[in-house]
Amino acid sequence: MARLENLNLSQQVTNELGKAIIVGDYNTETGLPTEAQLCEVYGISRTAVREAVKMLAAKGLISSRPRQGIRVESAENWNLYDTSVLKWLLESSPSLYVLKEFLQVRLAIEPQAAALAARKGDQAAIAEIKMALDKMQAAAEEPEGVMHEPDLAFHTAILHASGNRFFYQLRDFISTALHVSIQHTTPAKGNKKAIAEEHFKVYNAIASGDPERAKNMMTYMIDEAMAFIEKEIADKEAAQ
Amino acid sequence: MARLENLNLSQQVTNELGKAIIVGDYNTETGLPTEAQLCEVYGISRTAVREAVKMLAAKGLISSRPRQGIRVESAENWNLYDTSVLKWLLESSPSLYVLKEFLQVRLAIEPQAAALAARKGDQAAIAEIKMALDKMQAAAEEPEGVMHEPDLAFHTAILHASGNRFFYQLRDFISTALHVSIQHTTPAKGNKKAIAEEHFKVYNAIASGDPERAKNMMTYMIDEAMAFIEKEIADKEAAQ
DNA sequence: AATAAAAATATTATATTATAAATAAGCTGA
DNA sequence: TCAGCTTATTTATAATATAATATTTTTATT
Repeated sequence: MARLENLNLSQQVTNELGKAIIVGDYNTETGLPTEAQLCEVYGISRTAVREAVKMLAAKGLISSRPRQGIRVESAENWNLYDTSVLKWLLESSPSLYVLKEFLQVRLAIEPQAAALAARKGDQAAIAEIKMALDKMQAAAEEPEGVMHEPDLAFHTAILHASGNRFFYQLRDFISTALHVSIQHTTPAKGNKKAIAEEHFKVYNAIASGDPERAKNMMTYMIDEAMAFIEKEIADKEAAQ
Repeated sequence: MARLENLNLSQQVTNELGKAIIVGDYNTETGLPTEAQLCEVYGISRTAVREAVKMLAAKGLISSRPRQGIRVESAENWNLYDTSVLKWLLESSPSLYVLKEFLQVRLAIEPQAAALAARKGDQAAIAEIKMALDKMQAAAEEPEGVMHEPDLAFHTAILHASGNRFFYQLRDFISTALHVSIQHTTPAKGNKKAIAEEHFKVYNAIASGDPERAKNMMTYMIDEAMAFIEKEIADKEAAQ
């Protein structure tokens, strides 16, 4: 077992089992070993095993009943918006297709969030967006500047400015999507300024209280990433 | 403690504590009683308490560390897309405003899902939509027909037909939103046919592979519900 | 022989108790 | 005043026992 620091036993086991389930080592047919067997495998007490089982159950991955053992739930019931589950999924599966699904969600959420932010006009929240934007622009000026982090902050700030808790709740989800996205879309050096410029346009629309334009600009931005991914998928499929 | 049937001890305690946290009985400042105290309060063993604590931690409501006790996490970190958390939230807070936030999410997700469903054109999935629609139309004909259930099935089927796991994952979330929504928008008897007709138009756009129209029709439908809610909110605020 | 009732069995659920680890808070000595 | 030590508190882990549940096997009855 990979001994991750800062995680207690049950969290480590939760990680191990969670990944194993998502990879498919355990599935709906096979189920999981009994608690007693898991104790032996990991060399730990039943207490720790049970706590891991409870955590995984709370994430929708498994369910357990007396005499029946531990059942793996159908993948349809997995709580994909749980960041752990999401992380396991990304680590296990070829990410191009997952990434496309991600972008579809972003395409749904973020333009609406931008529009709401523009309509709401919360100055403090908009200032947050501006701060992230400034950092992006600063990074774009320097040849070795890294835009990744302020980019995440920019999008998160917009979710926050939407004033909708459910949108803001998706920040980790979006961050993960962006993070993975960036691994696939290493932008050409000259592009950095163009990207910062696009982000500025979104900000500008929000700051000037223009919901429609904010929405359209955000849609445009994410659509570009989508086009990129679809091209990659097409290339990959052509290569086979 | 409300003895809910079909729930084991730790699940019952999870429910109790989850609700109490969301209502605000325990908050970030106060934290929770120690495990030992919770044992006394509920008259149960520490095992059951710990399992409940683990479940709530997995839902982002609390975190616990040795010597520190059990801390309530900031509301920003609560996993609102967890159906239990959502249920507790709805039970605790005046739902009109939450409902508006719900509808904003639906307005983001469902039109996109409808567009994807139209573009993908998975016949089996589209047949599912049709089935739900038929049941809605049948219910609309009868004076005492209930459209609630097929209505939920209709929207869920579209999420499924989108072919995007992340959209489909939101089915419980959307169902809850719809369920609460219906309590506020008891439609006039004559409206039932009109509602079924609108759903038919969405279906028709999807079945004929017209993403733009599917998106627009779905947006229109949800926007109507939004207008209704906003009017209710305005009335309520005017009455004060 | 077929079926229903009862018993045995395996597995999770809950409880109890003990020990370890972590950390906040207080204490001590320079 | 402060670094380092001590102590107390609380969760973390472990070990063990009993209860509840549901499957499987056996037995008894017709």
